[in-house]
Amino acid sequence: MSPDNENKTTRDRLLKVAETLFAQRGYHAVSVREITTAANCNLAAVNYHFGNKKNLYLDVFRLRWMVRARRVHDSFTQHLAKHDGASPTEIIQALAEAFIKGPLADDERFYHAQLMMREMAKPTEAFEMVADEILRPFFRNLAKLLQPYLPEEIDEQRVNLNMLSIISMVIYFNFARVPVSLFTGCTYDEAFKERLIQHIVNFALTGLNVREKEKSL
Amino acid sequence: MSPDNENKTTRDRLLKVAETLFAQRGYHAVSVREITTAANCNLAAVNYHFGNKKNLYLDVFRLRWMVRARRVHDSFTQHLAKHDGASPTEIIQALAEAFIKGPLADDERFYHAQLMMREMAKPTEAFEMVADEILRPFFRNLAKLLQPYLPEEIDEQRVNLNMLSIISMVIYFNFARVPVSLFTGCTYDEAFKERLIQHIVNFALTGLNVREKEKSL
DNA sequence: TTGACATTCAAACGATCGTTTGATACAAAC
DNA sequence: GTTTGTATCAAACGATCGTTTGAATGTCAA
Repeated sequence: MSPDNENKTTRDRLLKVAETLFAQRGYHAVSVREITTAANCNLAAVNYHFGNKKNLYLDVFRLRWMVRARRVHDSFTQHLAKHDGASPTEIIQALAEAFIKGPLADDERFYHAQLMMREMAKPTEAFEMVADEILRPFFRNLAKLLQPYLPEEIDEQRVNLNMLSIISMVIYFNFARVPVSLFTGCTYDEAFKERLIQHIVNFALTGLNVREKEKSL
Repeated sequence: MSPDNENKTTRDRLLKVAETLFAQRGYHAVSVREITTAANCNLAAVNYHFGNKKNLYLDVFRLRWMVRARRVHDSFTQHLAKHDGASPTEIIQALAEAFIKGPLADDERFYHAQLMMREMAKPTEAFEMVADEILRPFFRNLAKLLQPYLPEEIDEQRVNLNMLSIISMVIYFNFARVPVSLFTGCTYDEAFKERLIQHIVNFALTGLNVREKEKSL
């Protein structure tokens, strides 16, 4: 148990410990006994505080994941608010920074992305919740921000695909650290994250074709 | 059990059934009993043919995943061989087609991507194997093909990031079908896959900045 | 026909799973 | 001091897990 856990309630310790374990290894690979041992409490505590294991998993999303996602989203919008009338460059940059550097501690961000990936691969009840409360609003917000800068003839379908491509990058670079480190030879230190942000901005900006260049393909 | 399984050996049926179940729900969420029931054989068959459950999982990668990955890679290179002296457009197009349409049946491709994502999120012994035999060679091959067309001043680091961005898209659009369908409103039919390919080619091509346009950012 | 080998089978193994129980400790309210 | 409610605890529950066993098959060469 980490030192900063000692002064929190059993319930909070369970949520925190459960989140990291679920993120690292998935729902079924983690046992209630392992969670309660790591949280330094009795085995029955999970059922007492959350009813059952599944409900603990859902509460991890309700009480930790979604709260954190809102912090990321807020960081994104506040970053934009500072430079009013944001350009596409600034929008993508704000987005990449919110997700790659952002308001989260490094471990936090990793676990956050891992949990989301697991839900995307095999959605549970948690995904519906997250989709309604976080993903869809964020998606709409981002599309609305970028729409004015996209070529006029572009249809809604292609806007969506562009959003998804950006999102695929920020998510992938967060959650797939092992293959990314393997192929780049880099660890996720501050310098590398800065390079990641610059890359995403560059790649996404030109990919979106927001500048009026001749488009031959 | 699907009809085409009836004339195969118990061993082959186990590999096939285990792959889809592991892909759908992950290693720990699937029991040996469930696998053997679905494969229409006795419970002890897994331990008889593969030693234990973990070895069955590894053999799924050895005997099914890697074989299939080589088929995709071959499809990619053969597609390129037809148009010799491939342009960047043709390279990315061949890559996107190999991964999005490619030589695989639709279910196959989905399970293939799911298995890979699970390994990327939480690597096991299977990942080392796949990284050595498939991922690294493919990564090097792709980088070598595209290198001549990239801006000369680009360093190796940025080449790697560009490769990873392309890969992140093809993987993401394959494995994250639920959120993609949710946000686009599209199912993965032939028309949508064709649109996906075109999008990836467009996005990646301009993102790579392969054409000599003024680069302002 | 016999023996050797490969495969399948029902049954059981010990271990671990999520969950429940009833006792206990400790506080605040009356 | 008693009551009430919250929280934690050790212990046990039945169920399911991965694995093992030994007998029952089928196959084919000797």
